[in-house]
Amino acid sequence: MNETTAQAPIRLTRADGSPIRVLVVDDEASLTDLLQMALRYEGWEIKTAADGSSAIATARDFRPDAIVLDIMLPDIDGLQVLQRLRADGNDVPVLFLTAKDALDDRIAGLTAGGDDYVTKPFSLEEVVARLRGLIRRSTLTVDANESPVLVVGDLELDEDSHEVRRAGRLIELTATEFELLRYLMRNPRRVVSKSQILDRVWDYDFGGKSSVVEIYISYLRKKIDAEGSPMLHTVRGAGYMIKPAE
Amino acid sequence: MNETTAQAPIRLTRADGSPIRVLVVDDEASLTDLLQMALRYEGWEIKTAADGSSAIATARDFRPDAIVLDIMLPDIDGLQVLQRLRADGNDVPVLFLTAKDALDDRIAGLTAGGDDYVTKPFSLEEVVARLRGLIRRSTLTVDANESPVLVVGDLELDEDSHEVRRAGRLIELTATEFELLRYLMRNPRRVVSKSQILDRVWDYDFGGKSSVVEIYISYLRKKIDAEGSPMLHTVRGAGYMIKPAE
DNA sequence: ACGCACTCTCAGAACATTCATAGCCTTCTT
DNA sequence: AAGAAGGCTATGAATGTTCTGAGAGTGCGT
Repeated sequence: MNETTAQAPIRLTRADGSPIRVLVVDDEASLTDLLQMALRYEGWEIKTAADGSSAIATARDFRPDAIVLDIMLPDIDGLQVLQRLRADGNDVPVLFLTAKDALDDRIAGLTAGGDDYVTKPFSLEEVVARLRGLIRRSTLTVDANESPVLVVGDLELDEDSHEVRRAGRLIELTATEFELLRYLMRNPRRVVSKSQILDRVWDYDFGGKSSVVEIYISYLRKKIDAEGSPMLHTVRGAGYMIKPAE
Repeated sequence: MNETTAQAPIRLTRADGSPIRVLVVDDEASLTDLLQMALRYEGWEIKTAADGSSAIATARDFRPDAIVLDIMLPDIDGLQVLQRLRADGNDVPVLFLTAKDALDDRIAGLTAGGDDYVTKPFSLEEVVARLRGLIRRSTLTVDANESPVLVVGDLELDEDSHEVRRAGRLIELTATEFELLRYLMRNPRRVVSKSQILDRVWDYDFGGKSSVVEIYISYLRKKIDAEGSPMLHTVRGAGYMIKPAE
C-alpha cells in the first residue's frame, strides 16, 4: 500500500499523548494573538502573558513545554525572566523574539544553553519549526517517534540538515523554497490557499503580492518535479497541494 | 530507514545510563549560570556552589562525577578545597578555572594528579571537552563505548592527541580551527548557525563580529576539503554543516 | 628583543536570492 | 468560440549573504 496515507497529521505531543503547552510572552497584543492562533492550530495548548512578572507566575502554574519570550518587555527584561526561571530550577526551553537591529550582545551565549531566538519580523513557519526543534531536543517532553524528517512519497525533507531528496537524489533549495516546501509537506494531500501560504511562510509584515507564491511554486516544480511524475498540484481557484506521485 | 536520522547526539552517561553529575563552583553568578546552561544541554545534572565550604558540603551530598572549581573563591582557596576533598577520600576529578595571569606553578602541577585547568575567559567547547576527558579517564564513571575519536566519513579527530586526519593523511590545525572542527563534528549532518558556533567555540567575552566564523570555515576548507569532495557545507541563511562526502 | 604563528578586522569581489513586471498560456464561463 | 479570470515563468533590478586577500595587532618561544 501507499505508506504516505498512513501519515497522520504531524502533531508533536508529550510522551503521554497530552498536548504540548506553550507560553507566549509579548506586550504587543497583535503579536500574541497571531502566535496564539498559529500555535493552537498545531494542536498545542497556549497561554499568553504581556509582561515579565506575569510570565514568571504563569510559567510556574502552567508548566509549559516551551516559552516564546520577547526580549523587550514593559517591566522585566526578557533575559532576566530567563534567569529567574533558571534560578527556580525551571529548565523549559526558551525561544526569544528580538528586533533585527537590537541583536548581538544581549543574545550572546543564549544558544549555547540550548535556547534559540528569531528576529522580528518572522514567519510563523519559522517560529513553529524552531519551537518544534527546541521541544524535540528538550529532555522534558519527548514523543519518541518524532523525527526531524518529513516524508511524502519519495520526497524527504530533513529539518536538521536542511537536506531535501527526491528518490534519494539531493536537491538544493533556497531558504524560502525550503520553508514553502516544508509547509506543503506538513499538509500533504490538503489544498492550501495562496493566502494561507503567504500568512505562514512569509514574514508577517510582508507587503507584496500573493503572486510570489506562484513564482516560488514554479521554482519548486523545476527542482522537485523536474523528472518523474509531478507531486505539486495546482487546484485552480483554491490553491496548491502536495501528494505522492501516482 | 533514513540513516541520517540514526545519528544520536553524542551524550556521555554513567555506566548505568544515568546522567553525569557535575558540580560547578564559582562566586560569579553569571559564570555559573552560563556553565549550568551549557552543561545541562549536554544532558548532565548540575549543581552550583558560590564558595569553598558549600562546595565541600555539596560534593559530599551530591557525589558529582566531576567538579568545575574556580581557584579564587571568597572563603577557601580552590586548591585547599581540593585538598580537603582528597583528605575525605574523594577522588572526583576537578577542572580548575583560573585567570590567565594568576597561573602559578601549583596549578601547572595539577594535571599530573589527573586534574586539569582552563584559563578565563574560556570557550564552552573547551570546558565541555576537558570535562568529558576527565570523566572519561576517571575510573568511577565510564560508558565503555565512549571514545576520544570523532569520526565523520573519512575524517577523524582525536580529542586526546589533537590529531586530525582526512583519509589517513595528517592535517595541521590551529587551536581555533581545531575547536571549530570539533564542534561541527559533534553535530554531524546538522546545520549549526553562526551564532551557535560563536557561543560555543569562541570565548564567552568575545565581542567581535560573527564573520570570524566565515573566515575560520574558509581556513578549514583549505585544509580539510583541499582535495577530494567537500564535507563542509554552507547552508545559506542558516549556517554550516559537516557530513561525509558523497 | 626578534621573528613567527595566530587571530581577527576591513573592504571589496563574487555570488545567490528575492520579488516585481509583463506577456503568454490554460481553464472556465457564457 | 470568445472573453475573462487565473496561473505560469522569463527577465532583470535590487538586495542580501558569503568568501577571500591584505594587513594590523597580539602573544609566544627562542
